[in-house]
Amino acid sequence: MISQSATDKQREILNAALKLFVEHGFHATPTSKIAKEAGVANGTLFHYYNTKDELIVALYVDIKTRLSACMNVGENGHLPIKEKCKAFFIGALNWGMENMTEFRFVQQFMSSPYLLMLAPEEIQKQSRVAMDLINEGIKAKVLKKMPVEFIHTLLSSQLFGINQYLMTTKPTPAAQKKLIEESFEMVWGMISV
Amino acid sequence: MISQSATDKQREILNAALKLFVEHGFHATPTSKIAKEAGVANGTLFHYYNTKDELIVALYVDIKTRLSACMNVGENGHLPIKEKCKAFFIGALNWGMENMTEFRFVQQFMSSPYLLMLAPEEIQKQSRVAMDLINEGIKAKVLKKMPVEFIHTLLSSQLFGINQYLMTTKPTPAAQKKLIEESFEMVWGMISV
DNA sequence: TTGCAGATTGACTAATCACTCCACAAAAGT
DNA sequence: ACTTTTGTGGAGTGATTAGTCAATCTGCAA
Repeated sequence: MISQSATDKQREILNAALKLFVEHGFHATPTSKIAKEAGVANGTLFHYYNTKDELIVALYVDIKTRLSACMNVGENGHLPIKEKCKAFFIGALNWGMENMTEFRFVQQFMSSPYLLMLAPEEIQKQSRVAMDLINEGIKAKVLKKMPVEFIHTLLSSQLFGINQYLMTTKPTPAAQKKLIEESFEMVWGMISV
Repeated sequence: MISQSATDKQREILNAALKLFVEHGFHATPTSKIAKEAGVANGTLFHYYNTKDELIVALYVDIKTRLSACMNVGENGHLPIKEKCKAFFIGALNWGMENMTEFRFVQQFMSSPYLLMLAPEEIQKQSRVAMDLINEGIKAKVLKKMPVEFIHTLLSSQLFGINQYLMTTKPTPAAQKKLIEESFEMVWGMISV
């Protein structure tokens, strides 16, 4: 029932929804098409998600959870702050490149009115780790003394931008790696003292 | 007939559409509600725009045109490149703050499948001025020698990010001005040699 | 075997929506 | 004055959609 132990069918529904939402937008994809793409009856969809909106929000939370899970693997509490930031930055970038559809969905969701359906605490939870890291950097006087929220926004938007660039230009893996490294150094130069 | 000499009613329709699209999203705002909000009959809307999609795209082009018109006022071809960039950057930022709804709409539009409905040349035209400026900067060895597209993406995403931050935190005008100035210096440090 | 709870189905419905159509009004032209 | 073009209105329409429901299926515990 809870998304943590998602059924096969539930996964199929989420996958189908993700694909179609990114392709056609939220409202332009009927629930019937989602069900068909998932190989599931119409009613089954509504057995798991009471409304279409609920499905959309659930999909967002699911993706964010998968991203977070992917980011926490490297337990690198001992590294210097810059390295921790770098791991975070590059990790997020790589995840975005390996999950382009998910990335596009998040972008679409975040600049849509659906964002308001998310509980504020849920939004906060997503960026908690990054915020802590930035706070640590500021306290250690490694990062510029500016509002944490501001630095976080700069970092996030930069991640979005670079990802978008990589998605549209599709460089070779080698060129991509180089560009990502360079990007981080540029961004780091911007936010560090 | 052409949007350059928009009728009163046409303007009302665009204004109403803008407001409702930002509030509820594209598909969640019926054309009937747009007409009502504009104080116009249902049929009148379809007299000016054959389809809802056409209206959406027209609205995007209209906003982009207004932004461009606002950016070209300062004929500052004689200034050093940094100052030209700064004027551009700060101009865009101020426009965004004075036209939050328009800004939100553009953001929503750009991360939606509607973007594909725009002719590629139309997209290119919008960023032409910025691209020329960046090219000039690279040739003069003032900016880092990197793909123009990449620098442009970095700048754009930064603009989006800062705007978003300002919109959510709503600082005092003085604090806002200071933050904008600082932001530019940070970004400039990132992209200049 | 029996019984039961949750899963699954797909036909069905009430509502909604994009868009049409035609009547009429206001300019614009002649 | 009169014809044409253009703008405006709003009821109407066919298609589509989110969500329902009663029936069937599945696995499992007693």
